[in-house]
Amino acid sequence: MEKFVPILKKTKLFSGVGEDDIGKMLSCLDARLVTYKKGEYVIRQGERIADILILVEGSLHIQKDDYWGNRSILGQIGIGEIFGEAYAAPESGPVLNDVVAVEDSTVLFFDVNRVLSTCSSACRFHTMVVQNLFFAISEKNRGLVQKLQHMSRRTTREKLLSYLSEESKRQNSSSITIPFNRQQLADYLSVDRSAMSNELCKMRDEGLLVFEKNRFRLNQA
Amino acid sequence: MEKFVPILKKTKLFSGVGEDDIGKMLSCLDARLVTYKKGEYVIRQGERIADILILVEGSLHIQKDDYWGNRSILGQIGIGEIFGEAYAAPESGPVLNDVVAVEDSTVLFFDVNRVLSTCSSACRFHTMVVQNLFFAISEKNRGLVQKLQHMSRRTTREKLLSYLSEESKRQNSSSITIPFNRQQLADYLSVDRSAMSNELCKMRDEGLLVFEKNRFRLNQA
DNA sequence: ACAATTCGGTTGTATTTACAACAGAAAGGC
DNA sequence: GCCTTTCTGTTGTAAATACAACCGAATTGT
Repeated sequence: MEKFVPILKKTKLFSGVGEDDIGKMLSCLDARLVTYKKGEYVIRQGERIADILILVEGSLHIQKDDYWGNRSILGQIGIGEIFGEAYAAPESGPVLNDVVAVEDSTVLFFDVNRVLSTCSSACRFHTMVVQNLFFAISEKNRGLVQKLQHMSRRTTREKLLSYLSEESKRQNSSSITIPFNRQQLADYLSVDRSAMSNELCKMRDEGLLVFEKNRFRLNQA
Repeated sequence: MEKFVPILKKTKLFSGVGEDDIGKMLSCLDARLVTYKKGEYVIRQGERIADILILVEGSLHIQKDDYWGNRSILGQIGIGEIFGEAYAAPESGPVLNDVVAVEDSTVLFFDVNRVLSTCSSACRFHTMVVQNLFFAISEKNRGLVQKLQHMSRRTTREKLLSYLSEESKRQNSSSITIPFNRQQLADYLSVDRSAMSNELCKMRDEGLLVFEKNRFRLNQA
């Protein structure tokens, strides 16, 4: 387990904690290492978990099969990412997604109660880990709210305006650079790429904005 | 401030903590009471906050004005609800929404650092409050992910199937009762009510499901 | 320099949606 | 019982979207 300490040091959960202290905390947090072969399930929809998980090796997919058997990929989990934390609460109910290894993977399980209950003074940084956990889930939360705002708009144009004007506010400038290419932006907003491209050009022709690659400038109406 | 202790006792943050202990914790958590007249801003877009807020009197709206001045109401905050917690992290950046009092309101501010840093032994239930906070934001998170899954579907039919099949799994039955009427369901899924109603009837005619009011039964294909 | 790949824009069509307007059923108040 | 309001379903039309197919430009790898 100790060989993963350098990876853990880079995670959001252990941000600010030294490698020596991480090593000491592993037993305190009841850390368990589990390996999965490609294709195996880390979490199955319907399960109940009381752990916070960190991927330390490999790659995972969050996916969902609906009542009629259609599968959709909701996201990917990379090395160092925290997951499962939203279902660690006792009243959370069962997990609603499957988490599957897309290559041979290794996952570290932490008992959520051990994490949340500050223990003996041996863990100097326990309080910091609790804060880190809170901040990490807060960050997820903010991202979800943002995306929800854009996606709740009805038309492609409105979704674009919602996203671009928010980015403009966030970057505090009418000239912004976005972290997506066209396909990624379309996926992010859940619209068709070509339709979105079409709409962007219409908006440019109407003078709402100008763009070049992933740089945009918004114009006042 | 003490007159709000009975209200606080019912909140998710202080769940499981007695009134006497809540009273003692208020100073420990650096609680501050602020009143707002109808129309005043509790939080302005662009501000940075380092507090967790609880509404103890009145009613608030979360709203957003985009770059071109269009306003949209994102949600309502009722008495006892926690808010602001997602922006309490130091690296969270500025708040992206306005929070406005829609009637005369009273808000309790808690310093997030006091909440997250377990204090002296005087606060027996401090650990419990930290857990409650974590569970509360987890719950918000789960709701957001669920909604996002439904909204990311392209057609009204797919959104309905996504929502209904998830409810079916959650209620562990093919016969489910939903907490929405038609208009609320349409708002939840961000679609047009009449179009959704139309689509529901088509699905019924095709034998996918049957419904009466807010009760639905899904059929295997 | 060249080939292969990715990326972004354009177009046409079938599908789907939003919107408005309307009507019957159900629920609630008096 | 009667009126009013809310809820739900229906229809038609204009608008927007998804999808597929295509093309040229830019990028990448060799």
